[in-house]
Amino acid sequence: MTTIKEIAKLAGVSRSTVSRVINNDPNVNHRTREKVQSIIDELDYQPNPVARSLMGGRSRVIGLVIPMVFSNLFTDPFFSLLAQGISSTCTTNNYTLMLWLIEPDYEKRANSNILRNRLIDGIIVASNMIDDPLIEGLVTRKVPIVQIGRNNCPEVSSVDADNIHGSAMAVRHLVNIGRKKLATITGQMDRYSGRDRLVGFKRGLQENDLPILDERIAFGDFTEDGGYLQTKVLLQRTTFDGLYVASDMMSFGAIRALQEAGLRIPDDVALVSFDDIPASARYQPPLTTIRQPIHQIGSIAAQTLIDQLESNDTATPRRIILPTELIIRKTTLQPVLSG
Amino acid sequence: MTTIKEIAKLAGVSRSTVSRVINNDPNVNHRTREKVQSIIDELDYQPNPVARSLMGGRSRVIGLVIPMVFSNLFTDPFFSLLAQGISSTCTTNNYTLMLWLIEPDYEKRANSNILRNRLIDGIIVASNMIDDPLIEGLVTRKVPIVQIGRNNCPEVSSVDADNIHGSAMAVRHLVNIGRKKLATITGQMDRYSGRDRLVGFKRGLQENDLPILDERIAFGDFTEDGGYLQTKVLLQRTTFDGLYVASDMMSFGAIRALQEAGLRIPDDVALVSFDDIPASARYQPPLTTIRQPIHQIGSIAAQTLIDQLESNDTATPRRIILPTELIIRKTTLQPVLSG
DNA sequence: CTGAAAGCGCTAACAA
DNA sequence: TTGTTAGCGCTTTCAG
Repeated sequence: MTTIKEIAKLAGVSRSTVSRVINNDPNVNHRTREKVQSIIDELDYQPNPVARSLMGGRSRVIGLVIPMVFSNLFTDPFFSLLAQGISSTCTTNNYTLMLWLIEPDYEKRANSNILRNRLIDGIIVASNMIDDPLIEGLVTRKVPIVQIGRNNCPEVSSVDADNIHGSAMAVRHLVNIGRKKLATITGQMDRYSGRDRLVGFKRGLQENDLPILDERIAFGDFTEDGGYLQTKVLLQRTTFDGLYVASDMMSFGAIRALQEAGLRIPDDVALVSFDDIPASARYQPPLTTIRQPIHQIGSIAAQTLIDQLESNDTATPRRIILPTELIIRKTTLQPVLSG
Repeated sequence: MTTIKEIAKLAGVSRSTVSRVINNDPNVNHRTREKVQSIIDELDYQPNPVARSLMGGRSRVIGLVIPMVFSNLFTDPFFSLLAQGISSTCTTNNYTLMLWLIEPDYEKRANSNILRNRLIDGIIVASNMIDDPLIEGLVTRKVPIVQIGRNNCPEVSSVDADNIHGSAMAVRHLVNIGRKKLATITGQMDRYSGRDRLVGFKRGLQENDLPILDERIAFGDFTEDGGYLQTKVLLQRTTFDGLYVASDMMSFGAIRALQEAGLRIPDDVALVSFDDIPASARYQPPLTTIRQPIHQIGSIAAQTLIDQLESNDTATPRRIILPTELIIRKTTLQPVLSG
C-alpha cells in the first residue's frame, strides 16, 4: 500500500510537507503543493485512516447502534431504510459506518464494547427507550451523538418523526370519514414513540371535541399478538367505530380480532395505523396509515452528526422533528367533508 | 482512556508482558498472568483496536458490503435478516462490523474506499453479480473474504442457499398437486441466483419427465414490474397451469397479471415463488414459497470468516450451501400423492 | 516555507 | 520468563 513516505520520496520532499498538502495547510509553496499533489493523484493515494485516528485525529468513521427489541426487525424494514439513509449520507461525505445491532441478551456487553471503542468520531443511536443507559454512557464520555427518536437529555441531538401530529392526523381522518367513537391501541409506555402516539391520539380527540375515555385506550406493545389481544379487550369493554393503532404490525393482529368478531372493515370499524411498512401496502383490507420518512430521518441524522463533527461544535444540540404523511388506501366509504 | 502502559505500571511489569497476557502468549508466568489479568479486569481495559490494526495485526473488525441493486431492499428484509445473523455472530466472537451499503451510482467510489480501507481483518460481500469487480479487487489484495452467494473464483469462500435444489423442489410440489404444464419467470442471468433458479427449474422438469419448453421460460429481473410484464408475455405465448417465479416480489406482479387475465389462483394456475419474504406470509391468495435461511446464512458466513482469520488459514476456501424449505400455505387443492 | 523528531497504543524481534 | 527497542502511518511541535 502506498504510504506518505513513498509520496515524499517521489516528490523529493519530507513527509511533513506531504502531510501539509493533504491537510490543506496554507504554509506550503505553490509549486511544491502542485508537485506533491500530482504524485498523490497519480498514485491514487489516500492517507490511512487508522493511523490518523491513532493520532487522536478524525477517523471519519461513525457508529450506528440499533437495539433489536423483540423481533420486529424481522418483518419491519425500519432498519433497512434507516441504514440506507445513513449510509448514503456517509458515502457522500466520505465517512464509513460501524454497525452494532444489539440483541437484548447481549445488551450490557455490547454497550461496553461500544463505549470502549476508540475508532469512531461520533455515533447515531436508534433508541426509543426512555433513559437508555447507552445514551447516558455516551454522554458521560462526551462521544458526539445523535439519537433517532426523542429523548429527555437536553444536551443530546435528536431526529424524530412527528408522532404527536401524525397521530392527531389519524384521528382527524377518522373523524372526517364520519367516525365519532374512537378507540386506540398504544405501544409501550416506556418508549417515547409509544407515549407520543397516545398523546397525539388524545390531542386529536380534543381538537375534534370528542371525549377521552379510558375504556377506549388499550395498552399494547407494538407486536401483532399485542394488537390482537388488546383489540379483544377493547371489544369486550367498549364500543367503537374507529380504531387508531400505534403500529402497522399491531394492526395486523387487530384486524384478525375484528374479523373474528364478525366486524367489517372499514364499514363497522375504520382503521388507521402508524408506520406504513411495506407489508401494509399489500394488505387486505386496504390499510390507511401514517407514514414516517425513515430514510430521510436516517440521512438527516447522519448529516447532523457530520456537521457537528466538522464544525467541531458538539456542544450545541439540534433537535429535529420531521413531518409524517397520511396514506389513504381506497376505502369503501365516502369521506364526509367536515370543518 | 486506559492504555497498556497504565496496566503495565499498575502491575509492575513491562508493556510487553501485558501484551502477552492479552494475547494468551504461553510464555508468561502463572502468577504474573493472574496479577496482570486482575488489573485488566478491574479497569475493564480493552486494547485499542486502532493501534492493533496499525501494526498490521488483528483489529477484530470485519466489513460487510451489501450492494443495493435496484430498490429491493426497501421492501425486502433480506438485508435486516442477513445483518442480524452476521452481527450476532460478531458479537459472540467479539468482533465489530463495518457496514457499506453500496448504491449503484457510487459503486466505483465505494469500492475504492473499501479496497483502501486498512482497518478490517476480513470482509463479507453479499454479491450475486457474476464477476463482481469488488470481489476481484479484494482477491488481488488478498483480503480474507466470504461471499454471500455463489461465485466462480475457486479461491473465495462462499455461503449460499441451495437455489438449484430449492427450485427443483418447487417444481416437484407443482407436479405433486397435479400440474404438468409448468412455466417460470427467472431473475437476471448475470446473477448466479438468477441462473441457478432456472437451472433448478429445468432439473425439476427433467426429474419429472416433463419437457423443457423455451416458450414457457420468461426472463425477469427480480422486480414486481418485471413479474407482471413477463407473466403477460407468458400468457400471450403459451399455456400453463403451474408457475414457478424466481422471487416473491416478482410473484406479486405475476399474480396481478394473472388476475387481470381472469385466472384463478391456484385453481387455474398454481404458483410457487422463491424467497419467502414476510410480506408473502400475509398475501392473498396464500403463497407457497421456497424459504431461504437468510439469518443462518449470515451467521454462518461470519463464522466462516472468523474461523479463517483466527486459524490464519485464509488460503483454504470453504463453500457452503444451505438447504431451503418448502413453505406451503393453505391451497384449495388437495395434493395428489405421487411417486 | 520546510525538515527533523517525537509520539499516538500496540506488537514482535531481540536481549537478557 | 521478562524487558528493551523499534516501528506500523500519520500529524504536530519545534527548529531552521
